[in-house]
Order: sequence, then C-alpha cells, then structure tokens
Amino acid sequence: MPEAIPVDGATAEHVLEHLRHRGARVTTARRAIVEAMVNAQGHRTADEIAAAIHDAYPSINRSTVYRNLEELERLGVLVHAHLGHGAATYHLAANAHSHLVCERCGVALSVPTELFSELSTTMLAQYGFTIDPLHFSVLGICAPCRSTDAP
Amino acid sequence: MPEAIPVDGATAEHVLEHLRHRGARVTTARRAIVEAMVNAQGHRTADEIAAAIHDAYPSINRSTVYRNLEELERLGVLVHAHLGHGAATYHLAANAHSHLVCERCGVALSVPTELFSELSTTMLAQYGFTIDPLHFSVLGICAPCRSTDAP
DNA sequence: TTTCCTGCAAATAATTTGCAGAACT
DNA sequence: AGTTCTGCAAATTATTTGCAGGAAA
Repeated sequence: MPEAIPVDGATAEHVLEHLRHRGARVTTARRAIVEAMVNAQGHRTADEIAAAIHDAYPSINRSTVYRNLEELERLGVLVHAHLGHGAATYHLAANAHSHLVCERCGVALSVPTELFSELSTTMLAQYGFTIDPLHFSVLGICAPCRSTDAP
Repeated sequence: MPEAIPVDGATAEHVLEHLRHRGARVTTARRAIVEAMVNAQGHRTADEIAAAIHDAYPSINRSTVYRNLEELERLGVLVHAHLGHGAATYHLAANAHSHLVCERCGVALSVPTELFSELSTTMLAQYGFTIDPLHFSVLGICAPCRSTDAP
C-alpha cells in the first residue's frame, strides 16, 4: 500500500518529507517546484512554474522542471490536466479539482470533481470506461462570454 | 440564418456545393480534404488527412491542410476535438460524436453526445457554463486496460 | 561511492505565419 | 481582373531526450 498522499494544507516541507519516505531525493529543483506549487493559489503550467522559480533559482532549467513535474506526479504529489489548446496545468493532488475552460476567452474555472459522478456512472455502465475527471477539461462558453454573444 | 449544415450521408460533392453557396472557392486541396473526410469512417488528425491525400495529390502541402481544416470548420462542415495528448481529431459535422480516450492505450471511443445532456444541465445551472461535448474528450481507462490492471 | 539528478543543447511534435506566385470566379 | 489560395520555408509552442558532469544518500 502506498504512502498516504499529503492532504490539504500540506506545507512544502511535508511534501518533501513524503518524497524522502518514498526514496526520492530532495534536491534544490524539487524544493523550488514544490514551494511554487504550494504557493500557487490554483494551477500553473510548466512554464509558469519555471518562471516563478527563476527569481530565486535562476539556474534551474526548464527541462528539469518538466522532468520533476513528471516525477512528482508519479509520486502522487501533483496531478495535471489538459485544457484543450495549449499547455497542461498542474496542481497539488491534495488540491484536486476539475476544469471548465472557455473556448472564447480561455478562462479556466475550477470546479469540484463530484460534479462528474453521474457521468462517471453512466460511462462505466454503458462502456466499461472509468473516467478521470482530473485529467481532462470541459470546454464550452463561460457566462460572461455567452452574455456578450450576438443575439 | 446560415445555410443548413450537410446532413448524414452527404457526398463530397454535396459538401463542395455547400462551400460554393457560402462564397468559398472550391479548390483541389479542398476537394481532396473533403473526400478524405467523407471516406474516413470516423475521425482523423490533420496529419492523417495530409497522408491520406498525398497519394492522389502529392503536391498538397501540410500547411494548406491545416488552413483548410480551419476554414471548413468555420463553414460548419467539420468539427474538431482535442484528445488530451497529441493531435486534434477532425470529423464531418454531420457525423458529430464525442470521445472517450484511454490514458493507457490511447484508444478513442466514439460515443453519442446525448450522454452529456445531464452534465450540460448541471454546468449551466451551477456555473452558467454552456458545455461543448464535441470539442473535448473524456479521459480515463477503457475496459480492456482496466481488466489487465494490477489487482 | 554509487546512484540519481541536472544543465545544456539539440530533437520532436503539432501548428502557425510571411510572402510571392498560382488558381478560382 | 481581382480576390482568394497555395507551396515553401521559417518561426512558434510545448515538451522530450542524450550526454557528461554534479550532487544527494
């Protein structure tokens, strides 16, 4: 049975301790990335993370960020979602949520994953398919954009 | 009010006629792309379309394919969906369907859009968000992959 | 010290764009 | 003729990979 995933409110140090217990090394890059994610109020793309840590750690390379995001996801600390066009977005697994993305203005709304429980049941019953609402985004038109539509 | 969108069973010529009526030109590239889409049993990526028409029309450039897919979509003939990772997939608007994509094996299942009517109602009521089930894919694990899971 | 991690540079994959000439209508 | 398309080459965006040196445990 795997180590418990850090819960809401976990500090960067808690997450790093989790890594240590899993046998992964705690490096400057990982510390920087985890801090950036803990500080991020919501989700961030790989590039945004690289930019955010560039002030404090200018030498950390973008490829290191990508490699560590992948590793941190495999260790259960992070999850990522595809927003349709453009870059994937990452957030703490403890802070899991689904996304609604506006096709017109690009805004990404965070919504609780429970909203998909019914769809989940239907897809499983009819197709034997287990949906993963954290991994994809629902595209459509947000309320403000809809209201400025042509009549 | 826009011209009616070609219905199921439309031939390539019907679609091309539709283009003419909308004031768009009928060129070799567009004919080739529309034929490829009508012949496609399901959906195809831009690259697959470019490859498919390369035999009959070797000179048609990939960038022309991209430009025309965009134009044909704007004219209501085609729609595209994002499958998570990788390239977008196109199909005839008359043949509209949603997608379930397996995170493990990559298979894309085509499913009727009506499966999302309930989610649609919920998202609209709770967030004023109008979902577009043709434009995104539901990621998860398909039945065969699930059954070969570790216990 | 041994294995894992990192920077750097280059490679990929999926599109997009500028431009001058070619093709529809 | 006049506007729209197209090929070609180069630029973009997002991400991945090879390799040799550097750092955790």
